[in-house]
Amino acid sequence: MTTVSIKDVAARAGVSPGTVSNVLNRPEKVADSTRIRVESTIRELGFVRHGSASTLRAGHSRTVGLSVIDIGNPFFTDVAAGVEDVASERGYAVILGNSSGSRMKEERNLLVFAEQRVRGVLITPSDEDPGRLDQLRGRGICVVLVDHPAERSDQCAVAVNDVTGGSMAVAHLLDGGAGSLGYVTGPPVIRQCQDRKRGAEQAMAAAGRDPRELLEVSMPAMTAKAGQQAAENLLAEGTLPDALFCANDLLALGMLRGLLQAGVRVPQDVSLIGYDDIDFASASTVSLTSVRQPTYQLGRVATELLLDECDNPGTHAHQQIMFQPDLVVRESTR
Amino acid sequence: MTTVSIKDVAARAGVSPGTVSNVLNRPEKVADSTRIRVESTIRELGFVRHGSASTLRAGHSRTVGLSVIDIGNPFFTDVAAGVEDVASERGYAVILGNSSGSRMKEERNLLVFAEQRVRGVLITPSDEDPGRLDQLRGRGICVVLVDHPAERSDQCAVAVNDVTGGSMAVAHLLDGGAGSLGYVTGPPVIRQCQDRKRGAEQAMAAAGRDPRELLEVSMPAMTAKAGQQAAENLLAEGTLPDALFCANDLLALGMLRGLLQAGVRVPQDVSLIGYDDIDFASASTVSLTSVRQPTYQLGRVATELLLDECDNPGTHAHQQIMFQPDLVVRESTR
DNA sequence: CTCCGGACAACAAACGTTTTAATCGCGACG
DNA sequence: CGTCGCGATTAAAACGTTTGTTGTCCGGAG
Repeated sequence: MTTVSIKDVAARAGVSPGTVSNVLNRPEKVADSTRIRVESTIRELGFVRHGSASTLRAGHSRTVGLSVIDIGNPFFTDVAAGVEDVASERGYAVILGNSSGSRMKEERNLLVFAEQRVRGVLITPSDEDPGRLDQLRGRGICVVLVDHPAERSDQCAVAVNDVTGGSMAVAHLLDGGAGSLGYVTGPPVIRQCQDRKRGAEQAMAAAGRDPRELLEVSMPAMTAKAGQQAAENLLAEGTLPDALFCANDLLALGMLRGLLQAGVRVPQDVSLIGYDDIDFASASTVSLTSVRQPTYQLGRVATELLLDECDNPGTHAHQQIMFQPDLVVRESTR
Repeated sequence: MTTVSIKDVAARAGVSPGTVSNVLNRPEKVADSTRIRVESTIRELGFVRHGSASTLRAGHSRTVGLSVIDIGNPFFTDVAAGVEDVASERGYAVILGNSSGSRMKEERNLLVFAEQRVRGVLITPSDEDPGRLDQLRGRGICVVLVDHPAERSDQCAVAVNDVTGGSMAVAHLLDGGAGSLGYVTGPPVIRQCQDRKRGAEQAMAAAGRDPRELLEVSMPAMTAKAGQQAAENLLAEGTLPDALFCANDLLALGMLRGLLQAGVRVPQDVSLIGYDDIDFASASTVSLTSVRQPTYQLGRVATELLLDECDNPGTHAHQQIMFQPDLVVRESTR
């Protein structure tokens, strides 16, 4: 019940509290003999450092915050895996915040991060509002954008070129002889959705087609459920195009389910392409053509940049890294 | 850069720091007029409470730790969603720890929780060692087991009956006329794997079959990749049974992919059943028969129990809740 | 024998909050 | 008119670390 503090350890080991602290934080400062004695006392008493006290006094913690749009999306769990691996290699813990695409939840998560005085924040912003992030920076919290290009040059960001990706997807559909084209997407405030659309339009223009022919179907969420709903809507309206580009794989998988249930054949009747190449894309009823991103790397690199910025604020050079996506062709497209 | 503290707010609002603290924590104790004045000063100065200082002084934080076995498994993201919803309703933040099935990582996560002085811990233990948990309790940290039955009556636990589930699965396979049966599972230390196996054996016995006929294929992980590997192993050995029960859906989806790639037809050549009924189970190549669990509820209820125990340590009555699973029949079984 | 420097360790002052006990006004009551 | 009671506020003492400063002890150089 009574928690054992650094003082108890000090008393038991016959040293001062400061020395115990040194053993914990700068072991090289203390003589081997005392260090060993203190370390064994720590184990004996089962002491664990009070992180809050430490944070309070030191002025910063050993945690970083990670805010993602949808932790239910395997894309983000892969990113999170990369983040966690690097963070724990360097002795940091990760506090995960899921915004579920809601701006309010995102803000609440950022508030929690600020209260916890995290060392830095990794965020895939759910909309375009740099204000909140500047506010964090004003508090001395480093921020790195994940899966989002930098808005300015005084910040780090790691992204994948979504315009290229969208362009690859639609070029592939056009190669397959698609006549009418549809783009199934999430909320327009999500940058990824916009960029992939822009890429899609560029590919149409490049093929001599009018970009305005692209039928846009916008759903409130980017989940499998929403994708299935989109299928039902298209079928009910009778506006189903020859080929569909979905803004992520979850939408595509839901769309696939919806189409097959209605007896629409993929790819014979409709070509379908997703985005992210999540694990399940290759396991679906009709395996899904998709645009692959270096997801795990995204998390790793972003975290490396963040911790470099935290640990060497003087010498740190901000970087904007842009990866390129890959097209993975499978059964769902002609 | 310079962070604004409760003192700055107090000075600006012309009150004492204690009053600001009261506005924050027990607004009813302070007169309306001053409360409003302080609140507006807080907004004006952009003050955010220093969580560490607060935790240090108050002796406990407003966070709970959640330790899961594999955050890449949709089963656990669903659980986490339930946890997060309840926690944030009650003003708690969730620190997520992913053990990846590694005991070492689990221990490191629990250490982080202890250092952060979380109010409580929700854990799906990756093996059977109550020792570590008692250690946490000894530190005044409440612990609730998630997806794991209680070992003793002085603790809360929320689980789903895995013996019943395993039994349902195998009974269904036997109903379908299965001759030889296989059980594809993860590391034997995982309780869920053991219990589902026990259920499977009971179902065989109940059908007048010798439980020892059940071919056990144990993989080091419960992922799609491991499932595919298991398929390759079975095919290479030429020991493929009539029907396969996989300990979770990820294994089953990987197995499905491996079988189809080798030209084995499901369910004509082999019946396949998974466990968890994750979203993707119904979207796979051959939609997957599975055993459904009330996943999101699991997270919700566990968190409610935990927070009840934290907030009313006196009156709290420990509960062991056991949900029942459901069989969901789809295309992958005869 | 003194003096100097290096290596360790002790001391004490923070860090920003919460909380208990004490204080202050002020109207009501005897 | 003194005092009591009550609500609202303040003052001050923690909470467990970290860290810059001060101190002590030692061996070796002068």
